[in-house]
Formats: sequence, C-alpha cells, structure tokens
Amino acid sequence: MAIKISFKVNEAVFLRDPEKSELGRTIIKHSIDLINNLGFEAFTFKKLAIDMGTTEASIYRYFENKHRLLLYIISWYWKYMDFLLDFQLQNLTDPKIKLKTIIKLLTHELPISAGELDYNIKFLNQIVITESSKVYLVKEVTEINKSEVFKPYKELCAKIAAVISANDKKYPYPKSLSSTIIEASHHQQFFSQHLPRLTDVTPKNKNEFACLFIENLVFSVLGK
Amino acid sequence: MAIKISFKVNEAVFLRDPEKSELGRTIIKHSIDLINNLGFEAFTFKKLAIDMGTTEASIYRYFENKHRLLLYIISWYWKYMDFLLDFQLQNLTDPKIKLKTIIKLLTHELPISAGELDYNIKFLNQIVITESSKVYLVKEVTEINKSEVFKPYKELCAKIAAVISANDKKYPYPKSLSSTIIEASHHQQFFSQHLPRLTDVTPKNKNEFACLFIENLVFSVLGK
DNA sequence: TTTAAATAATAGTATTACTATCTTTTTTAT
DNA sequence: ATAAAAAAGATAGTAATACTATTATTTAAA
Repeated sequence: MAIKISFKVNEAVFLRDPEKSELGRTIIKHSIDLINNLGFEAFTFKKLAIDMGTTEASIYRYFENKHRLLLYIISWYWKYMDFLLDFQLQNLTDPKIKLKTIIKLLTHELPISAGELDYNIKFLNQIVITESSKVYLVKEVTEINKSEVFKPYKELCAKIAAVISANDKKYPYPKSLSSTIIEASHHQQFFSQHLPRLTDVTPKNKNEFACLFIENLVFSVLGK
Repeated sequence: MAIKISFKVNEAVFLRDPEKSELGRTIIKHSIDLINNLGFEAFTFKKLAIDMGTTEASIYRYFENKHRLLLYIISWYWKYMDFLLDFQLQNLTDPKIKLKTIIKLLTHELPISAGELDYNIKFLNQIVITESSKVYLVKEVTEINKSEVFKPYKELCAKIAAVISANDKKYPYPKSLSSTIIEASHHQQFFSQHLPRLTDVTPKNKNEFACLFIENLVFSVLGK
C-alpha cells in the first residue's frame, strides 16, 4: 500500500488548489521540470502551457503569476523537508546526532522516504538551491509576508533552532545560525557546482563537501 | 583636492564603458536610485530612460540588458569594497583585528572614505543586500563566468580567506567560510529588516546585530 | 575643419504578462 | 437521471517588456 504524500500549502499562495485536480498536479509537475530546464527567469506560463498541452488561461486560474507558482513549489519543499525531519528525528535523543541528521538532510538530495512522490526530487532540489531565495528577495516581501506564506520556512528554521539550542543552551543566535546553515547549504552547493573558487571543494570531497563544511562550522560554534 | 574614485569593471560586462561619458555615469547613478526604488524585477530600461530623460536605445548602447547593468553595479561595489579593505587593513598587523575590521565592513553601510563618490552608497548597499545573488543565480552562470566577470567577487573572497587562514593556519575551509560570511552578512541584514523571525535580532541590537552574529560565528570557528 | 563617434528621435517586432469572453466538458447536488 | 454549478478549453485582445533598426543631429578628436 503506497501512500501518496501531500502537504497543505497556505491558501494565499494559489487561486485554486493545484493538489485538488489532475490539471493542478500536472501544472506543478511540469513546472518543476521546466523551471529546472530553463531557469526561473526564462520560464513563462506560455511555455508551460505549451509543454503540458493546455492554455495560459488555465494556468492563470491556479496561480496569479509565476512568482506565486515558485512560492508554491518552494513552500511545498519546506513542508516536505519539515516532514522528513520529524520522521528522521523521531527516535533520536542525542541532540548532537539530531543536528548531524539535519545537516545531512540539508546538504544532500532529499530521500524519497515513506510514500510515493509525484515530483522529481532531483529537479526540486536544484530549484531550491538556485531559485528559492528569489521568493523573498523582492520589493514586495513585506506585503507578501503578511499573508503568512513564508511560514513553512520559518517553522523549519525554528525547528532547527530548537535542536541548536538543545546542543548548547547558552548559544545566543540559534535562529540566525539556523537560517544561515539553510542558506549556506544551498550556496555552498551552488558554488561548488558552478563557482568552485568561492569554496574549498576538491574532486575528492565533491559530494560530501557542503555537509563537511557545515558540520565543522556548526559544531565549532556550539563547542563540540 | 578631492579625488574621484573609479574602478575598472571587466569590459565583458558592458558594451560601452559607462565611466567614460557623462551619459554613462548618469545611467549608473539613476540605475542605483531606480533599482533601489522599484526592485530589480520591476526595473526596466524604459523606466530608466524616462527617469533620466533619454531613450531606451541610448541605454542599450551601454548594456546588453538589465542583468548586465546589475552585474556592473555589483562588480563596482565589490571593487570598491576591495579598495576599502586594502585601505583599512594597511596599518594593521594583528590578524584578529584585521578580521574584525573586515566583518565590520561587511555588515555596515560602506564608509565614503578617501575621495568623492558619485553614487548613493546607502542605496548601493541595499541593492547589494537584496539583488546581488541574482547576478549569479541564473541558468547562464557557467557561460557568464567564462568571461571572468565574477572576478571582483572571487578576489574579495580570496582576500578575506587569506585573513581567515592567518587567524588559523589549520582551518580547512577558508574560502567557504569567506563566501559564507559575505552571503550571511547580506542575508542576516535582509532578514533582520524584513523577516525578523529568521534571526535573533532585538530592538536593542538592531544595528549591530549582523556584525555581532558573524563575529561570534567566525571566532568560534577559528578557535578565538 | 573635416571626419568620426556618440546621442537623440522615431519606429517597429516578438514576447511577456496578463484579462475577458464564450463554449464545452466534467462534477456535484437533488 | 437531470439540472445547475464549476472547471477547463478555445480564442481574442491589450499594455508592457525586451529588444533591433534607421536616420538625423550634436559633440568630440584628428
């Protein structure tokens, strides 16, 4: 019995819930493929419509614009990450091992654990690395933030911050360290792929590099 | 005798050097104001042309597109930062004080030291915080990187990495730590301004927050 | 002072980012 | 089973964006 995993993304993100119809799910599936292929800037609703054999108008019934669609995808990812985190931490008690598990999760491709997934996780991962900061690095951030659509990110950040605090009760910046390791995980992965001189990757540690760097960083800060 | 500061940005970034004509300098000056006002997404050459009383065609003679213009501004900023860094570190010998000076520079508005500046540094600073990652977080990064236009960023990163290594010869990730503190400086400033729950800012430490966090981070990692 | 280079003025094109309308199909409620 | 409602498809249209091209005018350099 394969369980289909789905997460409720804040209603303010979409006009019609894409999880609730075949067309909606197709939009998300094809968007992930297409954004990964073209990059977010070159991605348009027109191209998406052609790609999936429907019309622009149909897509506009689900999302106000492509920024909202990206926000949906990224939010979905954070919810999935949050779920995986709960799942993987459930039987762990040692806060150090908990934190190591979190760092591993942040710096590796997401595992497709428990249930079947509609989306291409490899692509989703790349999109998060390259495009996720574009959802908040916009002029309208304050306006968008009012509708609570950044909640999944904030909740994940708070959850990781709690584990950080459990490792070192006196550490004064758990939330900032949390958001920093989330962002740095992406950046170091991106840099090691495309601008390696901004990192210390070597051909040897290529795959483990981001993980090793972040682990070293975190456990230095938290005093082992 | 006021010295006008100027930096040579890689020729591949522009079609015609904006530093070498009045129109060119006006383009940069007005771009900084307009990008800061509208955000990069809403900023267009048309709006810029109207704002400065010229035509779109004139601007296209200087820059291929708005992404290149942003790249120019950001590159200029890194060059200016590099210059300030040399300037401020010149009489320092203690590597710890050097690193503290660097962190202060990264987390505060740039000082307008030595010479007169054409550009609005306050705005430039905000643009770097909000828009700088958009110059490399694009599909064409590898292609763009070939023309060496990211050099100013890489050089600054290397310079900071050298100071990091001077603080701790055995630390294995100087370049990654360097790029991480550059990026985290921006992110933590952005978050503390717009999404404070991702940080540990308080009304009290508001202005010093990013600096305090990064200092604590760096000197924990480098073992005091 | 001639020539070249830069700018201004204007026009035009393909694409993007939508909105509107009407018809057909599918779903749901009775 | 059927009527009503909702969703999707088909088509059209508009304003703005992201350019390119052409010619005339001004400015700077040889």
